[in-house]
Amino acid sequence: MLQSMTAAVELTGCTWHDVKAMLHRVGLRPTRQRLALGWFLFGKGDRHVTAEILFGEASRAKVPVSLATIYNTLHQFTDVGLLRRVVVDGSKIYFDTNINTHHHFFAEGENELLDIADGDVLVGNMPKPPDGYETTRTDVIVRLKRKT
Amino acid sequence: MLQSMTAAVELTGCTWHDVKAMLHRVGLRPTRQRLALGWFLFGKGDRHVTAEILFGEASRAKVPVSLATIYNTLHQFTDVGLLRRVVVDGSKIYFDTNINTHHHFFAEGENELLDIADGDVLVGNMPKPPDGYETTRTDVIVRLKRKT
DNA sequence: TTACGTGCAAATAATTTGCAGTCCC
DNA sequence: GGGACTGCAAATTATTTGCACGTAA
Repeated sequence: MLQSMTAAVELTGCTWHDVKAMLHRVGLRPTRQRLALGWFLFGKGDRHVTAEILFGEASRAKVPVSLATIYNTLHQFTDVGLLRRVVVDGSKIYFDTNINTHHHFFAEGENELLDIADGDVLVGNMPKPPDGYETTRTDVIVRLKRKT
Repeated sequence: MLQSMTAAVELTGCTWHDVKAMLHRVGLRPTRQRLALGWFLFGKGDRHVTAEILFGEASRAKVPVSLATIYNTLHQFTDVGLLRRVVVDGSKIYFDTNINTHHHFFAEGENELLDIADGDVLVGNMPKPPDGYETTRTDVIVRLKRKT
């Protein structure tokens, strides 16, 4: 999976020690809560997580973390490039632990977000941005519904 | 403005009378507020509108409409296919009066949404949906930032 | 020590809802 | 008249913020 980019090495299926190293690398103090959340996020491969989901996992695991800290941590991780924000519906924000170029399936009813392997979607003939602007990223969301 | 001709006839650049006809066609009663909002929405070509924007326009035009009715109307119009929901950031929802297939530019800083003409983006090699699901729509959002 | 982190509770922001009163057919 | 529609205010939901206290370097 992510065994390529230097920055991504320790991020997938990493050990507890890797989380510590990861935090050090991005310049965030390895606090109890960041270590725990880092493990939940990066300890089991690619995931799509909302603040609520992560909060639930922490609670269930009896790791005391406040919801505010969940939000702080998700945003800090995003700012240093460990996570990627994904917007699909108007309400919740999803955070994707896969920071490589790829797009998403979204099952409307189930609020289920799914990676589309990079290369499975080709966006061709990219329109050039209006004058004075440059493209930062292109997001593709393929919306799904259950077959009848 | 436009005095068009086809299926979308009354939908783009329409006159007051056209809004009435449009409402009748989709089975919504032509109330004072729906006529007014319909005119704001469809009276001047393609637009991207939030509830807040539309509310502001109505207020400025001294058309008495409550915010709740703005939301109701936007959703009703969407449900009958007159509008299309566009999700770009986690917060506001945009409604697009252009219901044809097309994608969007989004200038992050400015909260400015812009149509990309259909055909200007080609999504090739569409991934087939997971078993039991079918694709309802594919959204492409090209995110922009001001050049330095 | 000391700046960075965290928790809590209160504050926002966008949107929804309940319901009494109003309007169209 | 009767159901569809509207307005208001209160309720929800997701997220943010202010600030006293805790903790890694």
